[in-house]
Amino acid sequence: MRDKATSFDIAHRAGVSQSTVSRALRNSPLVNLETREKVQAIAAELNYKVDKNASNLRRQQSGTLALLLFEDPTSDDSLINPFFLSMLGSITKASAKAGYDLLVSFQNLNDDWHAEYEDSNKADGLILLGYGDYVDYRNKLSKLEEQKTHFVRWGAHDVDHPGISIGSNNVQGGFDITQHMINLGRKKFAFIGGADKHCPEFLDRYIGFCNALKNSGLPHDSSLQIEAISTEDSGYQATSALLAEGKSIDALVCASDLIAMGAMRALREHKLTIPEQVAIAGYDNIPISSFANPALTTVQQNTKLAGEILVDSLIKLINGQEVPQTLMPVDLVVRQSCGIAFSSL
Amino acid sequence: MRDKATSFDIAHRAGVSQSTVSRALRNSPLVNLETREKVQAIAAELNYKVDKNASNLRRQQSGTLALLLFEDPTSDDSLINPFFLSMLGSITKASAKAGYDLLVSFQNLNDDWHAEYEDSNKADGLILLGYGDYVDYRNKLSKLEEQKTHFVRWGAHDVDHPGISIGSNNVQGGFDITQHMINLGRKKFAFIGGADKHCPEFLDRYIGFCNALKNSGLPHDSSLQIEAISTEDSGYQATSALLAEGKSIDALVCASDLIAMGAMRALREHKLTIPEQVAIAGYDNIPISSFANPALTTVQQNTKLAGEILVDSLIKLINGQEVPQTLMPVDLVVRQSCGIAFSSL
DNA sequence: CTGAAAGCGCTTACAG
DNA sequence: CTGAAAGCGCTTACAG
Repeated sequence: MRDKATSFDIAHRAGVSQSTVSRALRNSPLVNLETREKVQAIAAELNYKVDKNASNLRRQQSGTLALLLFEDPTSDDSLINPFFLSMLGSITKASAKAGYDLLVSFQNLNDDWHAEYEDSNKADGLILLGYGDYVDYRNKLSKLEEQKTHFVRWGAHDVDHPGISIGSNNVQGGFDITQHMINLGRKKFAFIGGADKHCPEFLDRYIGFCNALKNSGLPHDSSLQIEAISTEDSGYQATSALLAEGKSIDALVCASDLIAMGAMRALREHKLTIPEQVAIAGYDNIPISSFANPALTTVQQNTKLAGEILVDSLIKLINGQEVPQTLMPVDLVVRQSCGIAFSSL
Repeated sequence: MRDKATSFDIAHRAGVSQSTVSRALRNSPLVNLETREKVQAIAAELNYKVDKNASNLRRQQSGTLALLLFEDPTSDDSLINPFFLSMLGSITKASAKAGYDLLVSFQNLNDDWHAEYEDSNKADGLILLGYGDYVDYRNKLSKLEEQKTHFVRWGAHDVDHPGISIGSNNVQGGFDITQHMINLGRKKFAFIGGADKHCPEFLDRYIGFCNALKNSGLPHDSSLQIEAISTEDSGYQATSALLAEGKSIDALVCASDLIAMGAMRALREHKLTIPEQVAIAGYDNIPISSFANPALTTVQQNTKLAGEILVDSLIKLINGQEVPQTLMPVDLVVRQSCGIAFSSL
C-alpha cells in the first residue's frame, strides 16, 4: 500500500504540534511566519496532501460541486447532445478556477438523484443540465428545494418552477434569426420544433419567431409549427411530413441545429435547393453546423460565460448569498444557409 | 442549515445501537433480517444517506475515480476534441455502472496533478486522457508509478512508458483505410499528420499506412508525410503546403477527422474535386464527419467499449489485480469521400 | 503565537 | 446476532 504522510508526521519532523501544522498549512495568520515556512517546506518535501475526507468531515463541507447531466432519453446511448458537451467543458473549467472539484454524473429519470449528493456530503451543491421534460421534473425540483439542497439549473426561467435558473434569451434568439430571414426577403415561414410547456426553451424560440412575423405583418399560421424533438432524425421526419403536405414555404426556422441538419436532408430529398428555394436556420451553433453544406446560419449561446455564471451562482447560493435569475444574450451566426437578399439576386 | 440525519438518529428510533445501524445499512449478513429491514425502512423514511466523508475516512478509500483530461494546448479555449468528449461520456457511464463516482478535471501541463488526487484521498485511481506530448509526460508518468498511484491511460502502448495503457489498434486502422483506397484504384498517396515519438497514435497510423503501400508494391516516399497536429487549421495548412509544391496525388490519408476537414478545405480551394481527383479519409469518426460534403470515410474507435475497459481495468488495479495492456479493434466507416473503384467510373 | 483536546460520522475488531 | 469502544486525519474553540 501507499505510505501517506499525515500532519502528525510533519509535526514530528518540524518539532511543533499537529495543530500548528494544520494552521500553517491553511496559511493561518496566527502562526509565526518562520514556523509556517518550515512546516510548508517539510510538507512539500514529504509530498503531503491534506486528506480531503478528514478535512471535509471536520469542516462539514466538500469543496465539490456535482454536475447532473440528464440525457435526452430519446437519444442514442453513445451520442450526447454536443451543446451539453460544450457546457460540460466550460463548467469543468469554471469550477476548477473557483477551486472546486467537479463530480460528473449522467442521470436517468428514475434515479433518486434529488437527495443523494448533498445529503451524503459528496457535494456542496448541484448543477442540473438538460433535464428533459419540464413537467415531469417539477416535483423533483420542488423536493430539492424542500430539502434545502443548493442547486442551479440551466434552462428557461419559469415562474412556477422552483430554484434558480440560468439560461439564454431564447425569445430574443428566435426573434433575431427570424428577423434576419425577413430582412433577406423571405415570406413563407415554418417553425420546426416542439413548442409547449414541456420544453420552454423551444417554446421561447417559437414565441420570438411569432413576434418577428407579427412585427412585419407576415401571417403566422400555427399549422406551420411542426413538432420535433432535438435529433437529426426527428427534424428529418417533421420536415418530410411538412413537405409531403405540399405546403409552400421559403424559410425554415429550426429549434436546434440537430433538427436543422435533419431538415436539410429532407429538403435535399425533395430536390429543394438551399438557400435559393428554402432558407434554413438552426440554433446552438454546434460544431457540425459550420461544416454543413451550405454552412448553417444559427444562433450561438455563450457556453463559456454560461458555465461561469452557473458555477458562480451556485457557489454564492452555497455561501448563503442571494442570486438573480439570469438571462444571457445570444449572438446570430450568419453563414450561407439563409442566402442573401432576394433583391440582389 | 440542513438538518441531516446521522446513524445515531436512526439507532435511537430503531432502538438498536449505532453499530447495528451501520451494519444493517451495509447489508451485513451478521445482522438479523428483521432488524435490518426495520433499520433500512427508518433510514429511507428519514432520507438518510451515509456520509461519504466519514465513511471514506474510516475505510481509507474514496469510491471515486478521477478523470484527468489533458487538452491539446494548441486548441482554442472552448473547443474540446470531440473524440475525447465522446470518451468522457462513456467513461462517466461506465464508472456509474461500476458504482464509482467520477471526478472530472481539465489539466494544464504544469499542474501538480500527479500526486494531488490519490494522495489527498479524493480518488482511488486516475484515468489519463489525451495528455499531449508523450515525451514530455514520461517523467510525470514515472513519478505516478513511483508513488504507487493507480492509473490507466488512453493511448498507444509504448514499451518504455510506465503504466497500463488501453488504446485502439492504430496500425490496423491505418492499414485498413489505406488498403481500402488502394482497392479503389488509388496510387499516389500522401499522409497528413505528425508521425514520431511525440504522438505514437499518429505514428502507428502512419506505420499501418506504410505497410499497406509496401504490401501493394506502391512507392512510399517520406516526403509525402506532412506534419500536422489534430486541428482543422493545421490540416488545412499542411495540405495547402503540399499542394503548393505541385506534388501530384490522388489519395490523402489523414491522421484524424479534424485534419481531414482542413484538408478538404484546402483541396476545394485548389479546385480539386473530392473524391474524383483526390480521395480523402480521416480517423475517429467524430460527428462532423458524416455531415461533411462529401461525407468522410473514416476509422471508428469504439469509445463505448474503451470507456468500459478503462474503468474496469482501473478498478482491478485498485483491487490489486493484474491487468493486461489492451489493444482494441477498429472499424472502417465507408462513406463517399474515397469514391468508388476507378474501373467502374 | 502555540499546544492539548474534542469531535466531525462513520466502520469494524473485540467481547459477549 | 448485538453493543461498547477505538480510531480514520483533520480543524478549531479553549486555554495559556
